[in-house]
Amino acid sequence: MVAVTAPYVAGFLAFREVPVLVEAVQRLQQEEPQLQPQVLLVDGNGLLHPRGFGTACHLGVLTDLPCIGVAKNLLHVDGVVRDELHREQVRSLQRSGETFPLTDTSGKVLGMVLRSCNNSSKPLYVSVGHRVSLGTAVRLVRACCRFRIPEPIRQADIRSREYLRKQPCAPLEVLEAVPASPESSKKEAELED
DNA sequence: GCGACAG
DNA sequence: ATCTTGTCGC
Repeated sequence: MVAVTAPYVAGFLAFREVPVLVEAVQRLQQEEPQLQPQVLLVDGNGLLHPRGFGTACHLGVLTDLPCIGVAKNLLHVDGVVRDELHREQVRSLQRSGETFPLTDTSGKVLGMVLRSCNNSSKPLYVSVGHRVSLGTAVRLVRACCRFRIPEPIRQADIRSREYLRKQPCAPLEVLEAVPASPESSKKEAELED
């Protein structure tokens, strides 16, 4: 059982999810030494990030494992916007494996937009996390795609959701430990008046 | 000033 | 992310 308390805030995903991910990697290393990953596909971004250091970078540094950022949606980064030009470039990706780069205002490549399979026109946003080149990252992600979402991430999604389905409720003491949001505090105050 | 912005 | 009703295609 793990508990996540930090809220989701775009640009700060790592502060919410990395602690649990590090824990999972360490448990794998302790309990399954015969199954050591050579690279991690991270559900989120690496260098494609407002401060150039997304979840895949955090996890890579803390585990010293090669990490690849794989986002299903484009995070807002200065110089990288999903305007009409972006949508047009996405439409130009006709076949699985086709890509185009995402560049910041200075011309530096932050990541690649990848059409991961022929069936889906919605691309993936691949970026370097740690100890891997962008070219290798794109090739690996592409090679993992039976469907749009790379199989390791897809399986993690499916299996974690199945787990949550069987463990629907968090322990009461955990819920009580979570501070009330300003919004809910306001509602509670109104009720008590 | 407001909205947009990984999961 | 989550919820939800229906639809299209292999």
